[in-house]
Amino acid sequence: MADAALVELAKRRGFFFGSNGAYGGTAGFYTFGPQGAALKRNVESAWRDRFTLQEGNREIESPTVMPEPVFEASGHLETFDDMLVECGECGDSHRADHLVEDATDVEDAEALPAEEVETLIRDHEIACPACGSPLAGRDVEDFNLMFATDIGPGDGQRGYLRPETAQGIFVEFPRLKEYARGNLPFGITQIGPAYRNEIAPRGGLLRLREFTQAELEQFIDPETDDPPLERVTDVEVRLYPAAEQTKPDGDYRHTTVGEAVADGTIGSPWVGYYLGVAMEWYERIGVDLNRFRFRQHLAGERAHYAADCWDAESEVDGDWIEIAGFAYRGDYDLSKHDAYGDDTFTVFKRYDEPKTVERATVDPDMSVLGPAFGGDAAAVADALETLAERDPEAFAAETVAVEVDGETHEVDADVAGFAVEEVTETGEHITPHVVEPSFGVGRTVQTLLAHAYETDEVDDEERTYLSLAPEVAPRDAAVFPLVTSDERLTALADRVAADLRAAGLAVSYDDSGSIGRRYRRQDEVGTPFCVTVDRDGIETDGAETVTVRERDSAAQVRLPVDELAGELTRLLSGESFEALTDRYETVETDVETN
RNA sequence: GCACCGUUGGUCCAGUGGUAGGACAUUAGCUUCCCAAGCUAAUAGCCCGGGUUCAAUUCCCGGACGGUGCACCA
Repeated sequence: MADAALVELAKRRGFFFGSNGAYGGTAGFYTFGPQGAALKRNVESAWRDRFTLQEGNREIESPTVMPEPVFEASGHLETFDDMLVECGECGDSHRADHLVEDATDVEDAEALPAEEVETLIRDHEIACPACGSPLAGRDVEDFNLMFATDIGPGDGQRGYLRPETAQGIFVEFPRLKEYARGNLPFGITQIGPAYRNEIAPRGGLLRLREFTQAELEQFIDPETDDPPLERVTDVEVRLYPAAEQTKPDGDYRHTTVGEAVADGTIGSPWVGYYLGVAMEWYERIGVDLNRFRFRQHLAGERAHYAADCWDAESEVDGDWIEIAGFAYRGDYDLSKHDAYGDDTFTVFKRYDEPKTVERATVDPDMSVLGPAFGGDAAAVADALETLAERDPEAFAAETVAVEVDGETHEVDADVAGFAVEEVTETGEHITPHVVEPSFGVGRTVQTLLAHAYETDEVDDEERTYLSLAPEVAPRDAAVFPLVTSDERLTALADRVAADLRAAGLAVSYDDSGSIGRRYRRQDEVGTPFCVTVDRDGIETDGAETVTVRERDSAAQVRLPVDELAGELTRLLSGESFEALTDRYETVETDVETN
């Protein structure tokens, strides 16, 4: 999956490596080294800037451990906790609990331990539904993709590590809506780790058991809230709709967000809006747009909560990998937590004008119904109430008839206490819908590295460099004294590095080895600018100067030390190096990059 | 989880039934005024457990980890 040369560089230079090597290693867990952690942090900062700050959203931080009932509500317990048995003959996997339930009178096989299910399979001679081979003796695998843990000592509460950061937002919705003062739409973001006990972690950072998500939960009123689509309407996107994927000669659609929403290719304007925002963001952090697309989920591929879903995918070593998902989750999550949890997961939506409605009500005289119907009295009262809402006219007669358990009961109309009341309603409680852009941070980092990895020749020597966007590069700049034999150079280089650090830049200092070697070290970790202190810079009549070298072109300009921090800051926030060469003296070098 | 292949300094590799060698990198010194230069020296390794053997890094078994394929992937 991951290019061998890149993996080697990542290990050697401190981007990422498999964790716990001293103890044999642990599959599915990676440690980010100094460079990788900085890169990842910068990606997270760029995401926070775009999806939290620029959108006016709010970020929270919730626990990674959550109690079991949360996941009963979210549906994760049911969809994660599958018992699978694999057929030894044809290799098909089947839900062991379903097989047992079908073949026996056991009703809730999922609740049984795997050993008992294995026993049941053997005792009832259950065969593979696909090929008919006996399944006796095959292991029943508990496919619980959530990490379980115990909260508290002894028989404390069972808990799970969250499989997505989203649940931490959903369960706190009753309070979060207060912070939004009850007004839709509003968005809550969270960046943090999520856990899935993957069966087979693979491909470096691509499928991990602990990974970092950056998620936005956008809460909207589906009837009235529209996204600010005009901001991204002209953003060009490469779409791979579901319909094209199923065609033998299916192709991409090159279009704009505005058009794709208008013609229905993208079903939800909100999803379309975030595809546009994401597109611009990916370009900003340095994803190669020729190796990027939005792919719509096929119907059978969608998560249990998703009504429509698009993935952002990047091409890494010839494979398309999912780096973000954009799901329209509807009211699935909030209505489930409303049903399972103690709090209310709705917001009160005020009408433009209060409505006065006539409502038919009943107030049955239970002292009459009780003796008359005995144990059925309460059910009769309920039936009367239902009837009043459905067919108020029925109460105009002398008696009304209601049906309870297939039996018809006659009730005197005046006993029912029927009345029509005028009620003023100022609004209603609605369950917001959720639009969820969900980003995999590690996969984004992997994509940036793969897309930034370049080789060329400098002075006929091959070099490897990472053409990372300055905003996300692990280091902002490196500072070198050209040689260490002159104390004036090392002293000034020390001072320059300290000044840049004081100005908030992440700076490496390196005085070891030849200047060329030091440039290459920085090239390999993607440092965009190298500052070199040379003798020409201090043996001047005027202000001290240093040279600044741009990574990809190896071009240099000479500029005054006093201007350095300001100019570098401008370069890091997006100004082109060419702008610098216009204003300052370029340094003639005979270095050529090819 | 299954199958096949692999695991030797930081990295990439060679090699051996008697505990190992190279390249690159790193560190120190010399040299060095702009792109992996040179010289000298140093640091540093046989994935883990069990078995066979006088002796295992080497052979056998198991495990862990990695790669590839299958399966899985809300």
